[in-house]
Amino acid sequence: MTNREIAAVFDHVADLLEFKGANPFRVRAYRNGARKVGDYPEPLAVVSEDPNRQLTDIDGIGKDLAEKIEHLLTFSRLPMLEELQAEIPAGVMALLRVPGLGPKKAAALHKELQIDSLDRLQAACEAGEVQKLKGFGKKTEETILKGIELAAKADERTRWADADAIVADLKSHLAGVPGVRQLEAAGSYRRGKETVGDLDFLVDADEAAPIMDRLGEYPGVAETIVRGDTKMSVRLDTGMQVDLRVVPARSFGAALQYFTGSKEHNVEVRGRAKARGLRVNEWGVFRVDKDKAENGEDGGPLAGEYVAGESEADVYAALDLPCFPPELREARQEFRWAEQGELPRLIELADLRGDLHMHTTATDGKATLDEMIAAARQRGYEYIAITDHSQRVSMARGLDPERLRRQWAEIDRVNKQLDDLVVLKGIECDILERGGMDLPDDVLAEADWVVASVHYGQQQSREQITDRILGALEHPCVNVIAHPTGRLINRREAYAVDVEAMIAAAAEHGKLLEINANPMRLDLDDVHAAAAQRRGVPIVINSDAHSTAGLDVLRYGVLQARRAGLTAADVANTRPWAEFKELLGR
DNA sequence: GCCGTTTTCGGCCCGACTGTTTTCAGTCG
Repeated sequence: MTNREIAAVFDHVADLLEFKGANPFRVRAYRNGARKVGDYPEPLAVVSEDPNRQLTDIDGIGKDLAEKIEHLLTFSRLPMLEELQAEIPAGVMALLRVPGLGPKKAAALHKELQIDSLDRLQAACEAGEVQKLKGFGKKTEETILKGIELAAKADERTRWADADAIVADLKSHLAGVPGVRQLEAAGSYRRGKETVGDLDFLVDADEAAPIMDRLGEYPGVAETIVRGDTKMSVRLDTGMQVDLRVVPARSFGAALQYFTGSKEHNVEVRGRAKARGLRVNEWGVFRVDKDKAENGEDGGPLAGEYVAGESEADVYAALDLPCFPPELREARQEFRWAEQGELPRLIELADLRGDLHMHTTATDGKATLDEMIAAARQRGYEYIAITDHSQRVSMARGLDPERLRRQWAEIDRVNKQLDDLVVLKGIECDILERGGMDLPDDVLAEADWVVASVHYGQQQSREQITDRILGALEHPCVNVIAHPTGRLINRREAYAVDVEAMIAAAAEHGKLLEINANPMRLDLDDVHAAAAQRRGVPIVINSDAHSTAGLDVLRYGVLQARRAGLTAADVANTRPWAEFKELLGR
């Protein structure tokens, strides 16, 4: 089993245990274990087989989880999960997707009314049976009925680029409300996560009502879910939830830190605060009054001496921590890096000097060669590669050797007239279904830059598709594998390719791997890109542009690279042309 | 279930809001 498959098993166990009302810390241990396993940069099978290493060396993996991992690696199943599944029908777990229904209420519905599907839940609500249960009422019944509709589509997360457009629109709608000093979008959006579940807006103001009223007037708002003194949540027509939180200036940094998350990062932050006799919440960092705490006096969220809170940097500094870039706040490596003084200086968009994957009207691009070159110059690039499709991609009118050589002759001609940009003669050459490249070796040998990729036979077995890609990596003319797993976010799963084997082969043969910056792809993802970096495989961040505007997606790829902890040195196309040229080996 | 120059047992982050309550449980983030 892959790390991700093992992580999915642990997550599933956590869901089921939570439903059963198990010790919440035990549930957390499974969730935490799932995350650590899913993020781990090497296959656990490798760790397991290495006599010098222990699975329990991994943070968050103890004796019990280590045994379960061993079992999964050997048998690809976990009896404990099967027992839990036998105990709790899948339809009952589906109830948890209804907003407002948690494990306790779902369990009560199952126990008292034998409800085991969303359909039966709807029928019970409509018959007025639910409101008769203890702890339920008429209002709850109505909320559930409304929530059942949402449950179906509640799973879909919004791609970051789409969320970014909504954020921009909302920000301009909320701009200019009197009394608003600062306004920031926090949450997973700010962490640059590839998909975003909901949006969290944070406002620095003394009065909450004006900004809340303004949010309520946003044309895309379908309903207000909650509205209190400092917090408001609305649902947009699209189903996306938007949370608004209003705090005073002295709390803005603390609230920004808190609402940026991730949850796991914050658990760590607060745990560290506690060890120092401090308490961190969205209102600030406070020194805990020991006497009062021991007497069981709570005192509310503002109790104790205010230590920090105006800026995020102040909050972290109060805990002797650096102000982590939001992209790193996932409780992965960042605290260890901070302790060792090795927090990476993450790559920025301005570090990129070239773009090595783009198309023209010769195949399925919308702009001509000249237009793409002009657009690249306008963006100040030092070098680009023109990489149209090869002949196998017939739908895109892929290039055969003759048409390709004509294009290259044209590039030669154009290059002579350019003194501020180098245009590489490239090709996005298909890796054929049966293995091997889509163009003869003598043609590939004439290229400056060969991008290899899979477009057909994506459903092949793990072994088959891995062999194809490893074959391409062994080919002396291939420089890089483009969109290495083929996933399309929310649309298509990755191929079954063994990513670890691909990374190992790239390392062995001195090849590169792409972060495709198309917001639908972002492929490699953050975890795989970190794994590649760890093996010393250089990454290239490419636009895969099919138009001049398409060149501007690089920023999404940079965000993904930052989440992977990549520095400019890890990304090949940050190098000046003179250095990059060396890497071509031609 | 994990973890330890506060502990090998007893901790494990913290608060807002709602509905059904008459002091709080459940849910959410």
